[in-house]
Amino acid sequence: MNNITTLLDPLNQQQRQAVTAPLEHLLVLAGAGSGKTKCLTHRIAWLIETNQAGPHNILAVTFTNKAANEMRYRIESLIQRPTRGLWVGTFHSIAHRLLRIHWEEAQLPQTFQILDSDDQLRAIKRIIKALRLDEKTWSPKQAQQFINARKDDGIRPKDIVAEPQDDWLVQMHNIYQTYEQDCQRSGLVDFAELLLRNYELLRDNSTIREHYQQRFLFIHVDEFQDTNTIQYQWLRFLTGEQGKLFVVGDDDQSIYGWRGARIENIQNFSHDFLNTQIIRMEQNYRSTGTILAAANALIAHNQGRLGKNLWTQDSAGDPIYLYAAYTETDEAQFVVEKIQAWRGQLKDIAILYRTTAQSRQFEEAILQKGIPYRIYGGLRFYERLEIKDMLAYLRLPFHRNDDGAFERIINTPKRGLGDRTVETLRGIARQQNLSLWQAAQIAIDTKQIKARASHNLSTFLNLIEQLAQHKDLPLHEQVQQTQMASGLQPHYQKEGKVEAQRRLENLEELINAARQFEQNHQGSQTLLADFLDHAALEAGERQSGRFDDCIQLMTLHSAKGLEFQVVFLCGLEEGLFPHQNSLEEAQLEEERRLCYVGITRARQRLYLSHSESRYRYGQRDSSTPSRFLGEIPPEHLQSLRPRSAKPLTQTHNYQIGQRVKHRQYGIGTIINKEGQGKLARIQIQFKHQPQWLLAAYARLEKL
DNA sequence: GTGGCGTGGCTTTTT
DNA sequence: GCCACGCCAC
Repeated sequence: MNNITTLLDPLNQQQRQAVTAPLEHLLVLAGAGSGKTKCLTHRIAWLIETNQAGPHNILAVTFTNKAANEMRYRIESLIQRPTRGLWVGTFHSIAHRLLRIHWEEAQLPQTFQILDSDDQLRAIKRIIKALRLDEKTWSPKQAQQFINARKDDGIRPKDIVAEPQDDWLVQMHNIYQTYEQDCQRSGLVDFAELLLRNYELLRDNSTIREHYQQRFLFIHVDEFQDTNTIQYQWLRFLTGEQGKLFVVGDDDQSIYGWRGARIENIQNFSHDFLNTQIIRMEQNYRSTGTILAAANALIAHNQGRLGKNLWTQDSAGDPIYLYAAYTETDEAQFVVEKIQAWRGQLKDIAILYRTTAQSRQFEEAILQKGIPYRIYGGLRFYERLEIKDMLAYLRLPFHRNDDGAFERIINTPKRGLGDRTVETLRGIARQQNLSLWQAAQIAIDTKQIKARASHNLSTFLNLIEQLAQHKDLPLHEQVQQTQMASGLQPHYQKEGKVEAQRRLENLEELINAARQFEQNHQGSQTLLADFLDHAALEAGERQSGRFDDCIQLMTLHSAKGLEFQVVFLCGLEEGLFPHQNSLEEAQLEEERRLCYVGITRARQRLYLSHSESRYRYGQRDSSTPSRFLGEIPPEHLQSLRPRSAKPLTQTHNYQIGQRVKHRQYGIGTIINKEGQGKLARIQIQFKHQPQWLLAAYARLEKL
């Protein structure tokens, strides 16, 4: 009993209500910083501690490995024992786990391999080539998006009806179909396929479905607003008639619509799952009153919300500072100055921006001052070139028909097997519907390639045969041996450049990762296969920070779920944020949610900035402040004047119909005026097209 | 097989 | 303006 008190004591009234809610479906609308993870983990611990559920009756699903790991750790701390039988994982890892168990019913080979996005793109490229389509017209990236979007919606090639005159759809369909056949033939499963296959498995197999429905009586979902169609349907099957869903999410933080997330899933939840109780957690433990007021006011501009208003017991705090920069360099300069004036830890500061490209100006400015920083983004450990090559060397000996792995390493390091040879092999493979491995053997036997290449090819095939003999070594030794024998390590050693040195370090790190994995998975009969799955499903850390205490630079998307004492939200300009490509109503609302996410990352102090002009695609363009700035009540904002030059003219000096001269655009007429004061904008019809300009800084000459 | 040049595209990202 | 990629020439 004592334990239950400890479980419930740290909770506020809404949190406690959610944690101890009756065993029915529950939708927790958890605002930013309201204790979402706490709510989930305490609910699960509460179910166990009150003996209402055994751990093996509980399933908890997240989107990221990070969230899954944290949840497991926190549950274990709460119940003070390992969570045996309790499944906690990402949608993908749980789907993968089920497919490994039920591979046969899912019509997969037992040894199916996971294809990451990069592998998938390469596979699609191969197919487009094989279909003799022009890569410019039929871009592999577009095809990849097409395929994944269909899969996210549960659409198979056979479900697509393409009218013959719809050339685009006909070809996309064609590529999708070929891709699906190829994957099936070689036993490859991409990320979207993991979910779709799983959904179909439950849909088509009542024995399996009922088994898991009876087992997982309590299903918990984190970040529910990010679920896509197939994840939602999968949850419906898994829940069945008896299961109870406990979902936590925030429709106002749905920012992944562009990759298939359906905000409707949270909006319609109580229609699809009857007797759903809805609990709102609106008390915020993160930000000042002012920051919350700004966030609330901004998000109120969205339609069709489930509705929520964040509040705090804390004080209003500082105003939100607004800086109107002249240029992106000026903007970065401003941020750096404020950082230098900060007396706390650097890791409490985040610079957030809409697009990755914006990071450079900040990086340069920070670098100049020698302030330690860390940029999120970039390649993850298992995505690195040399690591992927190595993984291919580990895979091919045991999956000879894996064309992706074959193509990746046939000439890495260089061994005289260039495009000509590979093209010949592809031709043979295509003609006889074989894998490249099989084609290679035929090519040698039938002397379809020249003597030298043939000799090199035999050497390569022998190498792979030889690598297969390492299978009984401990995993890390197997990795080590393969690195040497493949020639990859000696290759980088010979090169001796700084770049090569880094790659060598990464290869070394892979051996460590293998050793670690061995220790964590003792007794597994399929260690190498498990390791390869792990590499695909958990891409590992991004570029590791060399410093513990450093400024955090990241896109708004990567900032979700994090919090900082000080946040700089930069580039608040029309066309950049909201982004040019997101000006349609539905997308605009997602941009606004993104802005809401950004604002609510700040605990204590928030700086907003925009620039009067900005380099875009090699041109300096003038830009107007983001409409989102106008949606924040001015009383919460405090403008900081730019340090150099003063505004040349006051807004109220301009009249509609007035003729003006701009140093860049020439002579024009004012046709529109919007807003007041510093953020006011005027629209001017110049010779070619109308331009919106920030009135205060437009540097216009009256005529 | 490699390096150099030209062209296109250019929002966000996890698994 | 910058980068990535494809093609072509050596």
